[in-house]
Amino acid sequence: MAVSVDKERAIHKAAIQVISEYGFHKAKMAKIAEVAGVSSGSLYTYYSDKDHILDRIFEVLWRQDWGGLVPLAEREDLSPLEKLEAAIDLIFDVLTGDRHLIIVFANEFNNFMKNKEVSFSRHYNEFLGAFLSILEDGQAQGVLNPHIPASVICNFILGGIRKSLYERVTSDQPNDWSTLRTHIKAMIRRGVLA
Amino acid sequence: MAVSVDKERAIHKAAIQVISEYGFHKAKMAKIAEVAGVSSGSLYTYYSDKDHILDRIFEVLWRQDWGGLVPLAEREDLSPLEKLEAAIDLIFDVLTGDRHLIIVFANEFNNFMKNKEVSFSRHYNEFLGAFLSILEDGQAQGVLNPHIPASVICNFILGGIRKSLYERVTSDQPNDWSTLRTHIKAMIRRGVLA
Amino acid sequence: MAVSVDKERAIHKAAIQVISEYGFHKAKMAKIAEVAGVSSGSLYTYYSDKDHILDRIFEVLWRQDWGGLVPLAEREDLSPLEKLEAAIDLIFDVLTGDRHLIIVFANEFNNFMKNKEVSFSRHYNEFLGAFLSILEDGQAQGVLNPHIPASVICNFILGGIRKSLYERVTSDQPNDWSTLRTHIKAMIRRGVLA
Amino acid sequence: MAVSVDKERAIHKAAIQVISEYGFHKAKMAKIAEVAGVSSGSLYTYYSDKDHILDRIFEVLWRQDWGGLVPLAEREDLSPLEKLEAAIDLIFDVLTGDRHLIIVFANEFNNFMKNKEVSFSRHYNEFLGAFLSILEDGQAQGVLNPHIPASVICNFILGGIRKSLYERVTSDQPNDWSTLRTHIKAMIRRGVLA
DNA sequence: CATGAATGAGCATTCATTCAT
DNA sequence: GATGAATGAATGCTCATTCAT
Repeated sequence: MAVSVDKERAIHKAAIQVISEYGFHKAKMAKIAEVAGVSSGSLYTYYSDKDHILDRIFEVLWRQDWGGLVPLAEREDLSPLEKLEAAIDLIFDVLTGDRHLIIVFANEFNNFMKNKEVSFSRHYNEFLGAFLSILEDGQAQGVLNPHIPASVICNFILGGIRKSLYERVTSDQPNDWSTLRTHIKAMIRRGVLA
Repeated sequence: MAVSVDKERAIHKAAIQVISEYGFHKAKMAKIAEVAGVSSGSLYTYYSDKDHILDRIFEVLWRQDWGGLVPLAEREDLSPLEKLEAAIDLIFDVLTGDRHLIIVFANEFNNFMKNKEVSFSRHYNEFLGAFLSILEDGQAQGVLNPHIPASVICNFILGGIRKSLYERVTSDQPNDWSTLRTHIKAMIRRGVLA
Repeated sequence: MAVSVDKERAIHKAAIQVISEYGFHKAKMAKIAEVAGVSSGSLYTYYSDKDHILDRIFEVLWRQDWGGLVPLAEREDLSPLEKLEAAIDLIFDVLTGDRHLIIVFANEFNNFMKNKEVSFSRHYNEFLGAFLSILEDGQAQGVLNPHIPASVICNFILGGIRKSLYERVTSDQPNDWSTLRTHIKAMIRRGVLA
Repeated sequence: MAVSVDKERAIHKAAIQVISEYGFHKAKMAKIAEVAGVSSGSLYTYYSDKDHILDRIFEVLWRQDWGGLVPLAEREDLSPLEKLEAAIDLIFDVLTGDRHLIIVFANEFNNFMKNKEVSFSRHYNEFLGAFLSILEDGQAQGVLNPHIPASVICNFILGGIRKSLYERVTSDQPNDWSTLRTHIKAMIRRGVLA
């Protein structure tokens, strides 16, 4: 029997859940295995080590889930503003689909990238490049503020969204993602002034 | 001899540096002690355990460094917009004074708050309360957009600033905090549209 | 289909090779299976466990390969000196036929015998008994030094040959077994004096 | 307090004992610690890992215990035969002083040298070089058989002694090392013929 | 109080063995 | 019988914490 895609997915999903709950370093391999419904030894059939599990989580995120930003940025039938809105939608759609993923992304991503080879650097950089190109196009076409560097805009937007989702998902309030998304888009476009 | 305030400060400072470099869980007590110039046993004269060190870092941050937001929010001689700007300045002033602190705050704070009793909850909540009251005042006075919940605005601003500072400090570009601050204030006020 | 003798032999041969390369404890069952061209599960069709594989290697060695010493020792048409020479030839012929076997025998045999039931004890003891009887006959007939216990002579000869073969096979020099055998026989008979 | 030489010795001694009993791979660190009367963590204060313990055992053996062969070989007041006899005495004196060491040396040395960096290669090679120079001097002076390569003589002698000691120490007979030594010297000089 | 060697609980990882297919 | 994915017991090693000096 070939390796089971189901089992690989079960581990992937279980790891996101367990890591979101305990944090990466306190997440025990045995617990991930238990939640995934496999033996701890089986983790190593699908992943070389603990780091590899988290690496794969982010690789799927950046390559598969958010990889769509690259073709989006290249579309010629959309205006920069439409692309920016679509980019925000893409970020929201992916993260709001899995509350555990929001937590893992918010808490572990920066630390994990540090001092380490990761498999998804290319996809991560392509994502940022696509986002920046959208912003720069908007500035070139006069619809976005040209006085603020695109990278500054990018970081502020991404950081704002990340924390907004994280605080919402870890709070007790109902997750009305649709309304939150509307509010955030409004802030991004027009700021907080009345 | 009484416990040495100098030694306590040396540990505090060393811990911020070491944790910023390795992340909390990979930061070894022995390394913190080495950087602080004390023995590892001495750490336990000033701190009960490893968690306590990080707890203190955040306690100082929220109570001492950012505690100033509470009286600021209560001042009657400033308009809500002036207070908002002053709040942003406060956040910037504290974090840009220590590049290691930016990294520790960005990478460890959320994880550390989770599933744990922390000594600074009151100060943390007071800070948020003060920030929210400024925003709500602004909305009541018609200078801030009243359609977006103040908590949403708050999270977005804090998250945006946090990531902006983190990305800047971990990049190779020179840390021109003043210009970055100007750009961020502009985005917060008027958004990204031209 | 009955169990395949070919497969059993392939595993036997592969095990000798893999164990000679890595040592018994670092030789992985999966590696033995790979070299043998069978699945790791198939190893257990022919052997009950890992120990059993090595047990069989030595069992074949002592029973089948070196079992010939027993009838040799009983022959009445040969003098003790002729039998001793024939015994040395037997040891050489078996080991020099498989360089991997030399290494396995030299490195693993003693350890494997310890604290363990082995299937080849009888053959091992019969071999030693035969060797001793040859030596004792030689002493009784006045052709071998009667002042040294036969067991001491036996151990010295066997140890000397074993190390000589091992060092030769693990060195880079060409394995001129014939010349080595001549030298060793000379040393055994007359010692090292000129 | 500085690291304890006593503790280091206790671990060294305990390791020889435990490894002689179980073999290196089945010797558990916890067991070595227990026998040494220290915690398992303390092993790592004195040794970097399990391999290091065995490496040190052999390093002491070749450098400290058997290092004396090098100056011995260079002495000008002794004949080659006297040096050869002294060399045999040196080997005997060291090994017969610790029955566990005989077993560790006989069972683990070859395997340990394989595919590995060891700290004692220089001392090991110097020992062999000294032994060979003694033999070659003897051949040049006409007291040792010049037709057998010194390396062949060396291996045979060392292998013969090693196995003789091993079999004696693992048997139930009393360890009359003095008599065994006499017998072995006789065999080495004059062979087994009457 | 200061030190740093000693401790030992905790955990990632390995790999011989099993068994469903 | 053959396969190789799954299993889980076993263990080397780490490092926060303690405490004798």
